[in-house]
Amino acid sequence: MRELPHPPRDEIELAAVMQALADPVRLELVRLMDSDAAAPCAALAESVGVHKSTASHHFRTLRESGVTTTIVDGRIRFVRLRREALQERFPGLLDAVLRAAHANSPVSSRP
Amino acid sequence: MRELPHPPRDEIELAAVMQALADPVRLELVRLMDSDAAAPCAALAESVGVHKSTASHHFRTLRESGVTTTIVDGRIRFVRLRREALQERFPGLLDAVLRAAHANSPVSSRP
DNA sequence: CAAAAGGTTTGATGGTCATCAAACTATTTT
DNA sequence: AAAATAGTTTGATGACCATCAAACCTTTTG
Repeated sequence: MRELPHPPRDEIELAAVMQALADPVRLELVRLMDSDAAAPCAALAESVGVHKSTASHHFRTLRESGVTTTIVDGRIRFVRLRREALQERFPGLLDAVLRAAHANSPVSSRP
Repeated sequence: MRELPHPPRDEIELAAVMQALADPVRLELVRLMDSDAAAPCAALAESVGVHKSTASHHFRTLRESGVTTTIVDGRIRFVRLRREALQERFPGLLDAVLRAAHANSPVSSRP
Protein backbone atom coordinates (compact mmCIF):
# COMPACT_ATOMS: atom_id res chain seq x y z
CA MET A 1 0.00 0.00 0.00
CA ARG A 2 2.13 2.87 -1.19
CA GLU A 3 1.25 6.34 -2.41
CA LEU A 4 2.34 7.86 -5.70
CA PRO A 5 4.23 11.18 -5.52
CA HIS A 6 2.34 14.47 -5.71
CA PRO A 7 3.18 18.12 -5.04
CA PRO A 8 3.04 19.28 -1.41
CA ARG A 9 0.08 21.50 -0.56
CA ASP A 10 1.96 24.80 -0.62
CA GLU A 11 3.44 24.12 -4.01
CA ILE A 12 0.17 23.45 -5.79
CA GLU A 13 -0.12 26.02 -8.57
CA LEU A 14 -3.33 27.70 -9.59
CA ALA A 15 -2.67 27.63 -13.33
CA ALA A 16 -1.82 23.93 -13.15
CA VAL A 17 -5.00 23.12 -11.25
CA MET A 18 -7.09 25.17 -13.67
CA GLN A 19 -5.38 23.47 -16.58
CA ALA A 20 -6.05 20.05 -15.11
CA LEU A 21 -9.70 20.90 -14.62
CA ALA A 22 -10.11 22.45 -18.05
CA ASP A 23 -10.46 19.18 -19.91
CA PRO A 24 -13.94 17.64 -20.33
CA VAL A 25 -12.72 14.12 -19.63
CA ARG A 26 -10.88 15.10 -16.47
CA LEU A 27 -13.84 17.19 -15.36
CA GLU A 28 -16.00 14.11 -15.69
CA LEU A 29 -13.45 12.03 -13.80
CA VAL A 30 -13.39 14.39 -10.82
CA ARG A 31 -17.17 14.53 -10.88
CA LEU A 32 -17.24 10.74 -10.60
CA MET A 33 -14.60 10.80 -7.86
CA ASP A 34 -16.74 13.24 -5.95
CA SER A 35 -19.72 10.89 -6.11
CA ASP A 36 -17.87 7.64 -5.57
CA ALA A 37 -14.93 8.26 -3.31
CA ALA A 38 -13.25 4.89 -3.68
CA ALA A 39 -13.57 3.78 -7.27
CA PRO A 40 -10.51 2.16 -8.85
CA CYS A 41 -9.02 3.73 -11.97
CA ALA A 42 -10.33 1.01 -14.23
CA ALA A 43 -13.95 1.66 -13.29
CA LEU A 44 -13.54 5.41 -13.77
CA ALA A 45 -11.81 4.95 -17.10
CA GLU A 46 -14.60 2.74 -18.33
CA SER A 47 -17.23 5.23 -17.17
CA VAL A 48 -15.77 8.00 -19.29
CA GLY A 49 -15.13 5.71 -22.25
CA VAL A 50 -11.51 6.38 -23.14
CA HIS A 51 -8.62 4.02 -23.78
CA LYS A 52 -6.82 2.87 -20.64
CA SER A 53 -3.59 4.57 -21.67
CA THR A 54 -5.49 7.81 -22.15
CA ALA A 55 -7.05 7.42 -18.72
CA SER A 56 -3.63 6.77 -17.25
CA HIS A 57 -2.42 10.03 -18.79
CA HIS A 58 -5.35 11.94 -17.30
CA PHE A 59 -4.84 10.47 -13.84
CA ARG A 60 -1.22 11.48 -13.99
CA THR A 61 -2.14 15.03 -14.99
CA LEU A 62 -4.59 15.29 -12.12
CA ARG A 63 -2.11 13.92 -9.63
CA GLU A 64 0.85 16.03 -10.76
CA SER A 65 -1.24 19.19 -10.68
CA GLY A 66 -2.19 18.47 -7.07
CA VAL A 67 -5.86 17.68 -7.60
CA THR A 68 -5.72 14.02 -6.67
CA THR A 69 -3.68 11.48 -4.80
CA THR A 70 -3.20 7.88 -5.87
CA ILE A 71 -2.85 4.89 -3.60
CA VAL A 72 -1.48 1.64 -4.97
CA ASP A 73 -2.93 -1.51 -3.50
CA GLY A 74 -1.62 -4.57 -5.23
CA ARG A 75 -2.38 -4.10 -8.87
CA ILE A 76 -5.25 -1.72 -8.25
CA ARG A 77 -4.97 2.07 -8.01
CA PHE A 78 -7.38 4.13 -6.00
CA VAL A 79 -7.62 7.80 -6.80
CA ARG A 80 -9.17 10.38 -4.53
CA LEU A 81 -9.52 14.13 -4.51
CA ARG A 82 -7.18 16.11 -2.24
CA ARG A 83 -10.05 18.00 -0.70
CA GLU A 84 -8.40 19.41 2.42
CA ALA A 85 -5.18 20.41 0.69
CA LEU A 86 -7.06 22.20 -2.09
CA GLN A 87 -9.46 23.84 0.34
CA GLU A 88 -6.52 25.22 2.33
CA ARG A 89 -4.56 26.31 -0.69
CA PHE A 90 -7.42 27.68 -2.83
CA PRO A 91 -10.50 28.03 -0.61
CA GLY A 92 -13.79 27.32 -2.31
CA LEU A 93 -12.30 26.49 -5.69
CA LEU A 94 -12.79 22.73 -5.75
CA ASP A 95 -16.24 23.03 -4.22
CA ALA A 96 -17.32 25.51 -6.87
CA VAL A 97 -15.96 23.37 -9.69
CA LEU A 98 -17.59 20.21 -8.36
CA ARG A 99 -20.88 21.99 -7.91
CA ALA A 100 -20.69 23.35 -11.44
CA ALA A 101 -19.71 19.96 -12.83
CA HIS A 102 -22.62 18.25 -11.14
CA ALA A 103 -25.05 20.90 -12.29
CA ASN A 104 -23.79 20.57 -15.82
CA SER A 105 -24.31 16.82 -16.08
CA PRO A 106 -26.95 15.70 -13.59
CA VAL A 107 -27.06 11.97 -12.89
CA SER A 108 -30.82 12.09 -12.44
CA SER A 109 -31.41 12.95 -16.08
CA ARG A 110 -30.29 9.54 -17.24
CA PRO A 111 -32.93 7.39 -18.99
CA MET B 1 -21.02 52.69 -27.51
CA ARG B 2 -21.74 49.15 -28.62
CA GLU B 3 -21.11 45.80 -27.03
CA LEU B 4 -19.24 42.90 -28.60
CA PRO B 5 -21.10 39.57 -28.81
CA HIS B 6 -20.76 37.04 -26.00
CA PRO B 7 -22.59 33.86 -25.01
CA PRO B 8 -25.84 34.25 -23.05
CA ARG B 9 -25.60 33.35 -19.38
CA ASP B 10 -27.24 29.93 -19.67
CA GLU B 11 -24.98 28.86 -22.49
CA ILE B 12 -21.73 29.54 -20.72
CA GLU B 13 -19.86 26.24 -20.54
CA LEU B 14 -17.79 25.12 -17.60
CA ALA B 15 -14.98 23.57 -19.62
CA ALA B 16 -14.70 26.74 -21.71
CA VAL B 17 -14.50 28.94 -18.63
CA MET B 18 -11.94 26.68 -17.02
CA GLN B 19 -9.95 26.64 -20.24
CA ALA B 20 -10.04 30.41 -20.46
CA LEU B 21 -8.83 30.72 -16.88
CA ALA B 22 -6.13 28.09 -17.24
CA ASP B 23 -3.64 30.39 -18.98
CA PRO B 24 -1.22 32.41 -16.81
CA VAL B 25 -1.57 35.54 -18.94
CA ARG B 26 -5.38 35.45 -18.88
CA LEU B 27 -5.32 34.72 -15.17
CA GLU B 28 -3.25 37.84 -14.70
CA LEU B 29 -5.62 39.83 -16.90
CA VAL B 30 -8.69 38.87 -14.89
CA ARG B 31 -6.79 39.61 -11.71
CA LEU B 32 -6.10 43.10 -13.00
CA MET B 33 -9.72 43.49 -14.14
CA ASP B 34 -10.84 42.57 -10.66
CA SER B 35 -8.66 45.29 -9.16
CA ASP B 36 -9.27 47.97 -11.76
CA ALA B 37 -12.79 47.58 -13.13
CA ALA B 38 -12.52 50.06 -15.97
CA ALA B 39 -9.09 49.73 -17.53
CA PRO B 40 -8.91 49.86 -21.32
CA CYS B 41 -7.41 46.89 -23.15
CA ALA B 42 -4.23 48.73 -24.00
CA ALA B 43 -3.39 49.38 -20.36
CA LEU B 44 -4.05 45.76 -19.40
CA ALA B 45 -2.02 44.49 -22.33
CA GLU B 46 0.91 46.64 -21.31
CA SER B 47 0.65 45.49 -17.70
CA VAL B 48 1.06 41.86 -18.65
CA GLY B 49 3.76 42.61 -21.21
CA VAL B 50 2.55 40.82 -24.32
CA HIS B 51 2.21 41.98 -27.91
CA LYS B 52 -1.04 43.78 -28.64
CA SER B 53 -2.18 41.12 -31.07
CA THR B 54 -1.58 38.48 -28.42
CA ALA B 55 -3.59 40.53 -25.94
CA SER B 56 -6.38 40.84 -28.49
CA HIS B 57 -6.43 37.06 -28.82
CA HIS B 58 -6.65 36.62 -25.05
CA PHE B 59 -9.47 39.15 -24.73
CA ARG B 60 -11.38 37.33 -27.41
CA THR B 61 -10.91 34.00 -25.64
CA LEU B 62 -12.15 35.46 -22.38
CA ARG B 63 -15.16 37.06 -24.05
CA GLU B 64 -16.17 34.03 -26.11
CA SER B 65 -15.92 31.75 -23.08
CA GLY B 66 -18.31 34.03 -21.20
CA VAL B 67 -15.87 35.38 -18.64
CA THR B 68 -15.87 38.97 -19.84
CA THR B 69 -17.85 41.48 -21.82
CA THR B 70 -16.37 44.15 -24.04
CA ILE B 71 -17.73 47.63 -24.63
CA VAL B 72 -16.50 49.64 -27.57
CA ASP B 73 -16.27 53.38 -27.03
CA GLY B 74 -14.78 55.11 -30.03
CA ARG B 75 -11.46 53.46 -30.62
CA ILE B 76 -11.12 52.27 -27.03
CA ARG B 77 -12.33 48.90 -25.69
CA PHE B 78 -13.31 48.42 -22.08
CA VAL B 79 -13.36 44.91 -20.75
CA ARG B 80 -15.09 43.87 -17.57
CA LEU B 81 -15.82 40.63 -15.77
CA ARG B 82 -19.34 39.20 -16.09
CA ARG B 83 -19.64 38.79 -12.35
CA GLU B 84 -23.39 38.36 -11.97
CA ALA B 85 -23.78 36.03 -14.93
CA LEU B 86 -20.94 33.83 -13.73
CA GLN B 87 -22.17 33.86 -10.16
CA GLU B 88 -25.60 32.72 -11.29
CA ARG B 89 -24.30 30.10 -13.66
CA PHE B 90 -21.41 28.74 -11.56
CA PRO B 91 -21.84 30.02 -8.00
CA GLY B 92 -18.61 30.77 -6.19
CA LEU B 93 -16.34 29.84 -9.07
CA LEU B 94 -15.15 33.27 -10.15
CA ASP B 95 -14.79 34.42 -6.55
CA ALA B 96 -12.63 31.43 -5.70
CA VAL B 97 -10.44 31.91 -8.77
CA LEU B 98 -10.00 35.63 -8.12
CA ARG B 99 -9.16 35.00 -4.50
CA ALA B 100 -6.62 32.38 -5.49
CA ALA B 101 -5.15 34.62 -8.18
CA HIS B 102 -4.71 37.50 -5.75
CA ALA B 103 -3.20 35.26 -3.11
CA ASN B 104 -0.79 33.85 -5.64
CA SER B 105 0.34 37.24 -6.87
CA PRO B 106 2.96 39.02 -4.73
CA VAL B 107 2.02 42.46 -6.05
CA SER B 108 -0.92 43.54 -3.94
CA SER B 109 -2.78 41.68 -1.26
CA ARG B 110 -6.30 42.94 -1.88
CA PRO B 111 -8.31 44.77 -4.57
C1' DC C 1 -6.92 65.62 -45.33
C1' DA C 2 -3.10 63.34 -43.05
C1' DA C 3 -1.29 61.31 -39.12
C1' DA C 4 -1.74 59.05 -34.84
C1' DA C 5 -4.00 55.86 -31.60
C1' DG C 6 -6.27 51.56 -30.34
C1' DG C 7 -7.28 47.26 -31.73
C1' DT C 8 -8.22 43.25 -35.06
C1' DT C 9 -6.95 39.95 -38.60
C1' DT C 10 -3.92 37.13 -40.97
C1' DG C 11 -0.09 34.22 -41.58
C1' DA C 12 3.92 31.71 -39.66
C1' DT C 13 6.17 29.16 -36.03
C1' DG C 14 7.01 26.34 -32.17
C1' DG C 15 5.08 23.98 -28.37
C1' DT C 16 1.84 21.37 -25.90
C1' DC C 17 -1.80 18.00 -25.65
C1' DA C 18 -5.49 14.30 -26.23
C1' DT C 19 -5.88 10.08 -28.30
C1' DC C 20 -4.93 5.31 -29.55
C1' DA C 21 -2.12 1.08 -30.24
C1' DA C 22 1.36 -1.90 -28.89
C1' DA C 23 4.74 -3.42 -25.87
C1' DC C 24 5.92 -3.74 -21.10
C1' DT C 25 5.74 -4.29 -15.74
C1' DA C 26 3.90 -5.96 -11.63
C1' DT C 27 0.58 -8.48 -9.07
C1' DT C 28 -2.87 -11.96 -8.44
C1' DT C 29 -5.29 -16.09 -9.74
C1' DT C 30 -5.73 -20.67 -11.62
C1' DA D 1 4.19 -22.01 -14.23
C1' DA D 2 0.91 -19.91 -17.06
C1' DA D 3 -2.76 -16.82 -17.66
C1' DA D 4 -5.30 -12.99 -16.40
C1' DT D 5 -5.70 -8.33 -14.38
C1' DA D 6 -4.53 -3.43 -13.80
C1' DG D 7 -2.22 -0.21 -15.21
C1' DT D 8 2.26 2.45 -17.31
C1' DT D 9 5.36 3.76 -21.00
C1' DT D 10 6.52 4.71 -25.47
C1' DG D 11 5.85 6.23 -29.99
C1' DA D 12 2.89 8.29 -33.58
C1' DT D 13 -0.63 11.38 -35.16
C1' DG D 14 -3.57 15.21 -35.50
C1' DA D 15 -5.42 19.09 -33.24
C1' DC D 16 -5.20 23.15 -30.90
C1' DC D 17 -2.82 27.21 -28.89
C1' DA D 18 0.36 31.16 -27.49
C1' DT D 19 3.29 34.21 -29.56
C1' DC D 20 4.97 37.80 -32.71
C1' DA D 21 5.10 40.63 -36.94
C1' DA D 22 2.96 42.96 -40.51
C1' DA D 23 -0.92 44.70 -42.76
C1' DC D 24 -5.36 46.45 -41.99
C1' DC D 25 -9.53 48.98 -40.04
C1' DT D 26 -11.82 52.62 -37.42
C1' DT D 27 -11.91 56.69 -34.79
C1' DT D 28 -9.86 60.78 -33.09
C1' DT D 29 -6.65 64.55 -33.48
C1' DG D 30 -3.46 68.00 -35.68
